[in-house]
Amino acid sequence: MNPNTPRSPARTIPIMSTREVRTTCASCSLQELCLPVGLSDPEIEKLGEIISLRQHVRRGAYLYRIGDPFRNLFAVRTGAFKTLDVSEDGGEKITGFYLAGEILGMDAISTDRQNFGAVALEDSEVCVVPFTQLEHLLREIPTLQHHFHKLMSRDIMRDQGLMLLLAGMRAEARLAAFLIGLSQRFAQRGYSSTRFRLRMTREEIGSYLGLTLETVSRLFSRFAADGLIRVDRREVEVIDLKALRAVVDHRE
Amino acid sequence: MNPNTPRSPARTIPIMSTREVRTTCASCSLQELCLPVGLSDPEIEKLGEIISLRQHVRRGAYLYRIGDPFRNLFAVRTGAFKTLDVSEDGGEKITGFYLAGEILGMDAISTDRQNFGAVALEDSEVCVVPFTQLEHLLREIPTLQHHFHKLMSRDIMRDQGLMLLLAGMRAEARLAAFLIGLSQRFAQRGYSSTRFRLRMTREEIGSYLGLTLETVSRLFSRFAADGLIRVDRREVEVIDLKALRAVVDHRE
DNA sequence: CGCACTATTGAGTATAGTCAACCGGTGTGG
DNA sequence: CCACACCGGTTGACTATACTCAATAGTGCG
Repeated sequence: MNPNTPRSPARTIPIMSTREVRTTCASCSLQELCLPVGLSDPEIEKLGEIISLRQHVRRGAYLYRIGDPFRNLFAVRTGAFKTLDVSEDGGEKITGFYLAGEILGMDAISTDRQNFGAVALEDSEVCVVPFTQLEHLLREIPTLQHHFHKLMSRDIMRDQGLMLLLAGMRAEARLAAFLIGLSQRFAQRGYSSTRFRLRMTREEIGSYLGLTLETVSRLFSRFAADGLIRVDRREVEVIDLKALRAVVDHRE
Repeated sequence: MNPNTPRSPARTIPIMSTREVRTTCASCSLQELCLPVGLSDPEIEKLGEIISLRQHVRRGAYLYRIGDPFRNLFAVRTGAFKTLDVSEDGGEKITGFYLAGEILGMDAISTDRQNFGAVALEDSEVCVVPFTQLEHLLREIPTLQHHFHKLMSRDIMRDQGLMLLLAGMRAEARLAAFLIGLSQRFAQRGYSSTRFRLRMTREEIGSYLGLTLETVSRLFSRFAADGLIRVDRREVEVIDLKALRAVVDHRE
């Protein structure tokens, strides 16, 4: 059987809060991670003008669904999202996890429609970035233009990294790489790189990594038994980062 | 052992022809696939002005290597390329195949250096696209800007498709999907979608798909025995496209 | 308080990997 | 010009990794 068809359909809540809040990039704590990187104050002001909407998305609710027309990118402000592909038979496969400061929806530019669904993993908030207006602004602000290209390029890099992981690594190396990656992303956001709470289930991790939830669970147990990490449900503590890296490299 | 560490180092020729030929997008037969899509004649003219260089790359030669500074994108004019990741132990893993009209180097925008190497699979020719000048032009020509964003976005989509394939499909479905994809790409370029010559070895296909060369070889034989394709070394004829699609869908 | 969800663990198995032998075509050097 | 070596490919026998099925337990939401 396919390792990644979840056995139960996702219980996703089809309601999205439409509460809209004026926001501004100028006062956002994620400036350094998000679109405004490297901009001057007046430029950030301009950017803030087109990003005038925030949306709350409750845990389990869709931010967008496959097939929705593409009009906006979404910058995660708080919380976390998963993106997923739904096949005819209803099977879901996770294609990515997104944390605060990361941009959702880049893939939809090429198709004018959403190719994947995006679901909040916890109560979350996103900034709505109208794409046509953004393109207009990119033409006015070269710094922003270049940074945006870097962001898209980084998405490509990230996917290629995952491809290498999926095509070339064994189960334990995949999970180790996943944990290291998460740890780094939390660190960038000012959280501990050694203690964090997973936002996703074993099944979602498995779907993302091309493994079954049982394999993921067993590997967590083995890593813990070997003293690499401590795990209590979704709480993870990295004990021996070096050994974790060695697991990744072992048969890279 | 890792399924994707080639047993022999690539025999790649480190010499790249520096022959430079004036070219112009206006007269290029790949217009409809490449950067000029949707541009007016004067706009194509402007684009042609910044893409003034062609480079020949002989079979087995590097177009660029990991770590090279990023200055240009490369549009494949004729021939085909593979991109590869080289790990410390010298193992190579294929991250992509590129045919005429496709753009190489998008991933390097984010890092200012090449993250992968690019090697010609046959005697090839590329158009050199100076990226800074391209960004300048994108600010002048909104159509080009939007199309460029679509091209980057398509790269993201393509990678995500491969991720889904690697994470969720079994060996036979991976190879079937690979063949269907190649067939479509050849068709877009005006070649037969049912008869074509593979530009890559079984080992390269395996590396790309996360399989061993033996598994790839066995699958070719099985597909042939089942009447889905005919294979003679690198010559492939698709006999039963529908059945091939069924293999992909079977346990998608 | 109970049901549903998430996670853990065990037993058996299938898929794809490893190791190895062999074949044919191509190109090189004696 | 032929012989040989090498590369790419095929096929077989055996094996290991990760999947499937299943039983159980702990949480937490309603």
